[in-house]
Amino acid sequence: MVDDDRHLRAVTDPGGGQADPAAELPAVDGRVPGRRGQATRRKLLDCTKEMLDQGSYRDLKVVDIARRAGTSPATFYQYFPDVEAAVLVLAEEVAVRATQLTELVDGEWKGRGGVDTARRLVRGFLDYWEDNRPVLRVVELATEEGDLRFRNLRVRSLNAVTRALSEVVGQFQRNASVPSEIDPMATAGVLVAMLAHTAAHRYGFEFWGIRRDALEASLSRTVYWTVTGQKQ
Amino acid sequence: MVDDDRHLRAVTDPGGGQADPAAELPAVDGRVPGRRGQATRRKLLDCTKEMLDQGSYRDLKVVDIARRAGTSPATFYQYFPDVEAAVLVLAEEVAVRATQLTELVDGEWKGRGGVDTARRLVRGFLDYWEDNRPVLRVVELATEEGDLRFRNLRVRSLNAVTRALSEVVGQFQRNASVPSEIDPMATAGVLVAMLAHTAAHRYGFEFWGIRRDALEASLSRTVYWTVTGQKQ
Amino acid sequence: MVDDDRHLRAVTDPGGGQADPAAELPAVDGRVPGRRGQATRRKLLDCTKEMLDQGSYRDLKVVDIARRAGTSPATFYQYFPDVEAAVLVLAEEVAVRATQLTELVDGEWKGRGGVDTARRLVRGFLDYWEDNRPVLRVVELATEEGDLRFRNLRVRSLNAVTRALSEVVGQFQRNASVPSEIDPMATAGVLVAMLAHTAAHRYGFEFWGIRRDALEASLSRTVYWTVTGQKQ
Amino acid sequence: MVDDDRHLRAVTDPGGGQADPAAELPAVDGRVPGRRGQATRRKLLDCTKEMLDQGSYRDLKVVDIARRAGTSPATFYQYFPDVEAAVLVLAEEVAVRATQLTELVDGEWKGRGGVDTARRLVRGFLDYWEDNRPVLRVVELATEEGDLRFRNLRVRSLNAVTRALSEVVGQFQRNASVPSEIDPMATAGVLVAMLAHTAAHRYGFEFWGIRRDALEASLSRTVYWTVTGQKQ
DNA sequence: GATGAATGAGGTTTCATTCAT
DNA sequence: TATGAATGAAACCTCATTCAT
Repeated sequence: MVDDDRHLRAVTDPGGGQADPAAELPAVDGRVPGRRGQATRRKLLDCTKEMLDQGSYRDLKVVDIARRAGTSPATFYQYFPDVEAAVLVLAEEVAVRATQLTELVDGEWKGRGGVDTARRLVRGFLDYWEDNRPVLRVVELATEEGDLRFRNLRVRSLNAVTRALSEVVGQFQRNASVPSEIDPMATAGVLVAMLAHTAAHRYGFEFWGIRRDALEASLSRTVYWTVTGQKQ
Repeated sequence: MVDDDRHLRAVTDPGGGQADPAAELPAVDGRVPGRRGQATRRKLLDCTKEMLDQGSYRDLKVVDIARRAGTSPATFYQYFPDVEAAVLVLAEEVAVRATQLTELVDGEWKGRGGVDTARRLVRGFLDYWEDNRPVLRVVELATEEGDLRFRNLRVRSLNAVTRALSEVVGQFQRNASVPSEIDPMATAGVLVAMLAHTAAHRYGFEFWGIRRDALEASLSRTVYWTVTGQKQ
Repeated sequence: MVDDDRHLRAVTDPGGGQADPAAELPAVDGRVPGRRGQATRRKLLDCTKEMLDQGSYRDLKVVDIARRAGTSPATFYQYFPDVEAAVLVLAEEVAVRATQLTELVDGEWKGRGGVDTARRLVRGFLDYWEDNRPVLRVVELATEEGDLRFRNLRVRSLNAVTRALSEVVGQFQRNASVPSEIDPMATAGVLVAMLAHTAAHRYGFEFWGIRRDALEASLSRTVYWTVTGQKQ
Repeated sequence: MVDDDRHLRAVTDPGGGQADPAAELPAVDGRVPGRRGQATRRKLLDCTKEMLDQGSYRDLKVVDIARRAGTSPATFYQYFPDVEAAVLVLAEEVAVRATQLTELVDGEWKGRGGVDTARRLVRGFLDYWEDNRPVLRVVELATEEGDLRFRNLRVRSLNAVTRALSEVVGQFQRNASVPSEIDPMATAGVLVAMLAHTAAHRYGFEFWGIRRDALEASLSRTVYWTVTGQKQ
């Protein structure tokens, strides 16, 4: 199996949080902030992310974000109506990156190469989650809590990979490797669920003393076989 | 495949919510409540669960629980130090039931029977989640938020199934059906993750128009093969 | 002219603010407060009225009312959703008393007695306003600001006197003392407006050095003649 | 009765809002603004008036005025120390116009012409109020709230008409038409009160379904008789 | 002259929590 | 056992106001 890290970098690089392509967003009062304003906005977003990394979402207060960013709550409210809004922006950014996971599915799935492709997909997924853990945690959370904005975001962001994977399953189905009574989309969805959950709940595996290598191996094996219907 | 519902009943029966096995617990002031007190306590727990079912955990307030239970906040505090404590009790109850999932693993995995066993496991899992969704949602949530009490509870409750499944994988490994380099526990953990996540995020599949049947089929196939290493 | 004060007492006695007949009103959470709660509620209302007496309505803050009442803002919110609500209750009380102004119209309007009746009405009006000035001021204010609840209250409370007066005008119209082309209700409304405004803006007359006696005389003369169409 | 509109025009013409006679006033920093500055100042005033027309005075914020005027709060503060100051300027303008109401009193009050004069006065009053309602509303309001600057303004602006009217009453008193024990100023004040209140609280009459015609008729009749002491 | 941006200050609200009954 | 009432404490949120550009 070839360990090609370049792919992963491209996919998971958070871009440093500085060069923000979505900078032209309006503030709360409707006006588009200028240079300085954008910087402040970004700073607030970054601090939000940092705090998400440390404490719980439930306990994330405007005051704290503002304090950490070296400003006042009033300033925060100039850019976001509430904490949720700020987090939603972060989630949006993370969701955009998720779309790129799709590229990892666009490899060779037949023969020995398939095993590598599966492994790359698994790694990409785990890395992606690792890199965006704090934000993704909130997305899961809010989704579970029934917040539709987050739920939609989540569905949207995982939709692309799932469909791509489903596509591949479909090919192997036409190929007769995968039984015809199987629903490709259901299968793809199940695999993505597996990857997402495993990525999100690493601590469980740590509890059992399972290392990342073993995890990757198990995930890859299941992904590969489930997609192709073939023993590696 | 035999549709044996008795198994499911045994596993998912919530116990009616009335006959509380953990009834003899002391109240906050240290004394063991009498008959009437126990009823109040139970009522509060039930109402907590109901509210969990409807609103979000974040918005669950002592006042609301008390009001719904027809008592006052002060009464609540006679039995629980805070909302979390009450939820923890509920979670404990749910965790106890989870242990029974293990029984579903104790079937025949070889030959055609294995497919049925896999399917029963999948069903049992989905049903279990369905029946305890509100509480499980909070468990996931709090776990994600880093709450160790919930995390331990969660690990503990899924530990049994995972170990049982790992056991089976080990058998097939000795059997040479599953490659020796695979870590059985990692594999079992991954499968449980898949089941848990799929069960928890049903809305995603609904979004794609996937029915429970198809979902079960896909899950079963992957479980069966990953465990046994054999095409069905 | 007979100076019968008993009538006025009956009409304008604020009842001491303690024996509240409308005591069974629910608090914000829907429950009806008990003895102690009612007392607190009343205390808050009374303090609200006092503060209204001193400062401006615009600057009336929950904190201040609470402080003056010797409680905390939180307590205030247990009884009223906001300052306006409390004031509205006071206004309601004042409005109820206004209905009794009507009795003053039920006198003899013909002949010399009419002059006395007019004078009694004028006095009753001025006294009523004097006794309830702070609250009435807010009613006028809020009404002007377009607040419909206050406006309705105002209309409702002055409706009775106006109609009663209109009735009397109508009698003199049938009598041919008042020209037939005159609209009795319009006339009554105009007179009430005159009384209300004069009562409300006493400072203007003070500025001109006009004493209450002279004011009463002028008002009475206009009321008497406008109603009866006859020189006194 | 002659419907002479020219009189009304003269009285109620708001001056177009552009040709500001009080233009040479200094800004907050003490310097006299130039052409462009004056325009900004005027724009702010006009917007203030517009907002007064729509929302309540209580809710009038610097930010809102500035936004509506297409400028920033900072700019507002270059011309006015606070919202009240701007409103005071507007009130001043309205007060100036009020002085002209006096002209309406300078008509023939004897004989049949008196009825027309009364009617013209009434009309002028109602029109004046209608044209300046938003500002006058605030004047009443602030006056009621005890704001002395507004109160003085109000007294000052109605002082002229009242004195003029009092003058006329005095004439009829010397004439023996009006009883000698009547205080002419009190009488005039009461009439002005009646006119002001009626004009300000039109909604009350609308509630009773009374049309402007009937209103004018009733007011005129009362004014005429109270002033002259004679049946029309 | 104009204004983007920042923020101190202050009132509002909400709850968890306690206590006397 | 149960609970009416009260409240400290902590966020929230909004503005008037300022200042550097």
